[in-house]
Amino acid sequence: MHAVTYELIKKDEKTKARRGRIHTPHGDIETPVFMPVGTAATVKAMRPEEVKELGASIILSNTYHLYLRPGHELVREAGGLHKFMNWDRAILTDSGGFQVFSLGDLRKISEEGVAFRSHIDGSKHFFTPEKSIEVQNALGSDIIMAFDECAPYPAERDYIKRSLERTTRWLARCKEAHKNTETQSLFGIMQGGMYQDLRHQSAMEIVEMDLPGYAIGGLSVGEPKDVMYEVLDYCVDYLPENKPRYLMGVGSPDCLFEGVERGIDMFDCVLPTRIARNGMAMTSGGRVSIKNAQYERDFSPLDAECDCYTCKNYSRAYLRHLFKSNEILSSMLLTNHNLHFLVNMMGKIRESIEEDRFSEYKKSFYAKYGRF
RNA sequence: GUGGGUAUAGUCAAGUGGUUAAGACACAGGGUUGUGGCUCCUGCAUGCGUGGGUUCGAGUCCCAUUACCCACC
Repeated sequence: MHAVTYELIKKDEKTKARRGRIHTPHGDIETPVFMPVGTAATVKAMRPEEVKELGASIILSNTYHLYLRPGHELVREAGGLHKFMNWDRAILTDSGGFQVFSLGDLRKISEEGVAFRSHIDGSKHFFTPEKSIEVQNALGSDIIMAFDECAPYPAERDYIKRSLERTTRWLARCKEAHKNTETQSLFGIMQGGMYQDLRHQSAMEIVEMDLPGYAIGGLSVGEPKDVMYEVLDYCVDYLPENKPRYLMGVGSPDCLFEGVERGIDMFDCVLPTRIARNGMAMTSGGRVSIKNAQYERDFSPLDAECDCYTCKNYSRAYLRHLFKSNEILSSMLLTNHNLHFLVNMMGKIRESIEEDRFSEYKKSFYAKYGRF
């Protein structure tokens, strides 16, 4: 028995959308779900209690960052990541695979692993699948991710093929290295770029390893949205129905709807938290750049339809003032709102699937939200 | 009143007779998708207190004038 298991509750009649539940040692996760990102053992600008209050049942944290600082041994000493950061719900840790991609010229990939330089102090490090799992075992997150290579876009078919096959070999090593199977579950990651046959190949190879969950990686790396949707269409079909499906790094409202429609259960993204710190809000009427001069004397709430703490208590004019003044509270209030917006939206999506009106809900959402 | 100094964008300012007047902040707009991000990109002075003059050419030199600052009476 895996530490993390998936329960399929209901399938949408018209689309591939589905309503499910993931059981973890730190509580159940109703799916489809959006996971806020807390890279350095903190969802930036938020207290854990707030993240809980707005309804998040799982957050994502990062192996690469915690390994570099404060160090996974220190987190282990602290009693694990949950205790260290005072978060008693589920945690998923990314493997550091994405940093292999985003660190760009600071790294070198080989069969054994990845040599890279710390973005903090420039020191040299070497990550292998075994190392990534060792770190994630020390952190104690409920879901740990395989160490993969997130290939760039665009990329030659030949490169993608060799990369995906290496990612598969790395996955086998991850599975072998993973010891805490009673408390932590390892998810595999599909690669294959924008090539259908390679996606199929990748899926066949990783599904065979019978892991408790599967992620689709290598998307949202700069390709046009319609390309991503097209790839997503067939990717989901290659994954087993009785396991959660996780689309990595996707989090704009439209992408969430499109992902759910194609059968995705889990999403994570820095978008809501990052843009919040840069003065951008997601609202039911579309994106609102709170720094725009038009809100200088706008004393109405950010989103009249929102019942989050920020919208219940503060005006656009005040939020603009906070942002222009570089006040810490600006990041706090906008992050709170954006996370609430997405978590709440996912709740409505789940409800709509239960009531067989997902397509209708999507349509009405798009009508109001407009351009993304 | 006398002597000296300073006036360049909303602010602080570079500029030593030669293309198109640095830069910073502010302001305005845009970006951000498994976080190297309180960040990045773009725009923003046909003009140098005002009026004359010298010169092929003046923010730069000369004269006058106004405002402000400092010292002395």
